[in-house]
Amino acid sequence: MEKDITIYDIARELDLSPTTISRALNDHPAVNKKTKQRISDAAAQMGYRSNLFASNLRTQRTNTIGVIVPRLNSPFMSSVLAGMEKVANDAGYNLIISQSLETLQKEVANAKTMFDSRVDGLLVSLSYETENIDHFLNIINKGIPVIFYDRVAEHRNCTSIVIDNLQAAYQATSHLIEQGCTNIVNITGNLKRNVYSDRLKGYKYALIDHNLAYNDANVIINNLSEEAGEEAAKKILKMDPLPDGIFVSNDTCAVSCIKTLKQAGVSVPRDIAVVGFNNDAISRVVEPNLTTINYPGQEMGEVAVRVLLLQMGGNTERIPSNTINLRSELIIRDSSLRSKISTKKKAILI
Amino acid sequence: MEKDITIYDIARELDLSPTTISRALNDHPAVNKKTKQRISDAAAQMGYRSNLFASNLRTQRTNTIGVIVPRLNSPFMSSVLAGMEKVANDAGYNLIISQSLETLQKEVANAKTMFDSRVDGLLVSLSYETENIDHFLNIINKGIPVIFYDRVAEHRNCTSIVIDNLQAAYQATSHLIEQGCTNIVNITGNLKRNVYSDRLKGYKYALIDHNLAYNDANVIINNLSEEAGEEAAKKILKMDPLPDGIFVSNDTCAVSCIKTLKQAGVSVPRDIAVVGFNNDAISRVVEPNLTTINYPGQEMGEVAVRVLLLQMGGNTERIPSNTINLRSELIIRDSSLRSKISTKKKAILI
DNA sequence: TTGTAAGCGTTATCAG
DNA sequence: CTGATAACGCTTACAA
Repeated sequence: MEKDITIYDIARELDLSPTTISRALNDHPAVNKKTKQRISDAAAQMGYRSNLFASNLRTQRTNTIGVIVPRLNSPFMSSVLAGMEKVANDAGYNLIISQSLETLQKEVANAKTMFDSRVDGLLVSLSYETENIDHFLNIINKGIPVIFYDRVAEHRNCTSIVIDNLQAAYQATSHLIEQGCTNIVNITGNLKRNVYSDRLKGYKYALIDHNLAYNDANVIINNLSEEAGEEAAKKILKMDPLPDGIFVSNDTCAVSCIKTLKQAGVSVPRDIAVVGFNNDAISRVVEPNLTTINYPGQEMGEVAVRVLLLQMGGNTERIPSNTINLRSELIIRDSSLRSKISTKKKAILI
Repeated sequence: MEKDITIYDIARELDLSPTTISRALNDHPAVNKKTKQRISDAAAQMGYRSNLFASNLRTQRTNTIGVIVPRLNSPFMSSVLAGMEKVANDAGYNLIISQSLETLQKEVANAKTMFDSRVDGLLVSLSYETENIDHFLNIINKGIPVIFYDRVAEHRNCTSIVIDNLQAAYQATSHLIEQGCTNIVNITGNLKRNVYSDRLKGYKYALIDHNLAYNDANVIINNLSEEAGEEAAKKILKMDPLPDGIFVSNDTCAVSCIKTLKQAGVSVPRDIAVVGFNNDAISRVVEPNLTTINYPGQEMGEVAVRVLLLQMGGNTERIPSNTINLRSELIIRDSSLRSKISTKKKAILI
């Protein structure tokens, strides 16, 4: 644990000034090429490493991007993070990641940490509990770019990155209707969050546009976990009449729901057709394979960092729109194909 | 973007010295309780935030833990990270996370970044390509604690956190043998990594101990991805005779393997029994449900950080053992239960 | 219990 | 092209 080499040590060694060393190491144009070479050689040989803190202290920048995420261990979020890390790392930025675990309390603490860590920019996806974004205001008001992704909030100075959840849900629900479903349940998450309330809207509008009645009793709100899917399925099994379609706001919950229904002797999609959301790996494994919305997580992460980098670069030409919409699409698999099944069924019956 | 408040500003405001402000904010005992209160009130009211860089520069500590991970978007790794973040955050540490994407080149770059960021401790799981840990030596030699987890390397000064991969694989393979399998294929990852070579050993020893021949031709080495599972299955389908059991080193690969086998008309477990590794969510969804090894990812992350904190705390009483073994266990599900199936089968045939 | 002053390692400014 | 000097904001001997 010997002492660190500083630019002073190099300066002494080469009989130059620390200033020149600093400039050379930062590839400043006003330094002789030969001296530059000598300096970088000496630095390497002496095992010099730049002290980021001194540098940060001086420059007031940190080369660090903060990320606040509801949970690290979700397939969707880990894709997002993978995309973020890739772009950030390529641009020479570090990522500080923290999770709110869906609580406001932790989210507030995380925001404070990010503030104190003086991140150059912040990426946030809100927790279930969050009611407002007061805890981000000091960051935003300092002029530090804050971008919300997936679970977003409105703020004049903040870009949001989302997919068109309403549209996606509308499409999913319409698909079920086209498959002949007339009594569709919607399982979704906390309506405080845009993603879930928008999906509920999409579901509702699709019903109305197809002249089907919307009914509050057909909406189940839970935390979309595996366990929640099981409970939801049990609730559904008690409904009379049984619904003939279910639109679930994520794949984890949809899959456990399907499992429970099957165990109870309900056939998917014949008795009940199911559509999920996210296109997690699990959706291609469950039987029948799950019809779902492809949500490009990795891309969302990449875009989020790219836009953040622009804004951190003092790019004052505002991104034209305050909201960036990524494309999503319905992927139709067997869990919703009633026409196909019933045709087959008929064929067999004959 | 006004100027930041510093302790000097507070000092001026309250007509005290910066020293006292600093001490008060750090809850130093030698400060009058009343002054402490006054100071912390003033700080809050003035919107003061501590400058971590100045503090880090002075104290030579960063309150930051670095994590290098092969990929962020794997179910296992995201569980590990969730565990790490939880413990680190509770202890007041930030997590800087970067991924090697299984390449040596990125891992080396990541190590350098962590070094330059002066992390107080480092958690590493090695990439596929890594041959040695030279790129971590400057960190280790500086006395910064480095802990390897899951995919580990040997170093006198570094603790490793693992499960007993050999034992787990031995158990998995023995289970297949007990189910009547006599011709078992092992699909595993790059043998440079302990996790995969140990699992191969466990497989081999189990065969030998049960008087079954070990055969190189029965070992498939790939990157354990979804696609790799499909290819492996195709390779297996060409084997003559067909094997009657497969032990796969992760669930993702095992599941896609099962899917491909089923599509080809092979019955699992009747024709071929399958065991996976990790106990990812997917293993509870595939049909038949996948027998697998429960690998406690979240716990591994928590333990890793806890041990790191001890070591960073200058806890010189070395952790007695240099390797920490977490418990893992075989979870038996239908994908490997041949005896049960054949019984059922018989019953039906009667 | 409080204060003075030096220094952590950089970089920006100004001067040569 | 190179150098002297003064910050950046905090902590810590040492002094009072």
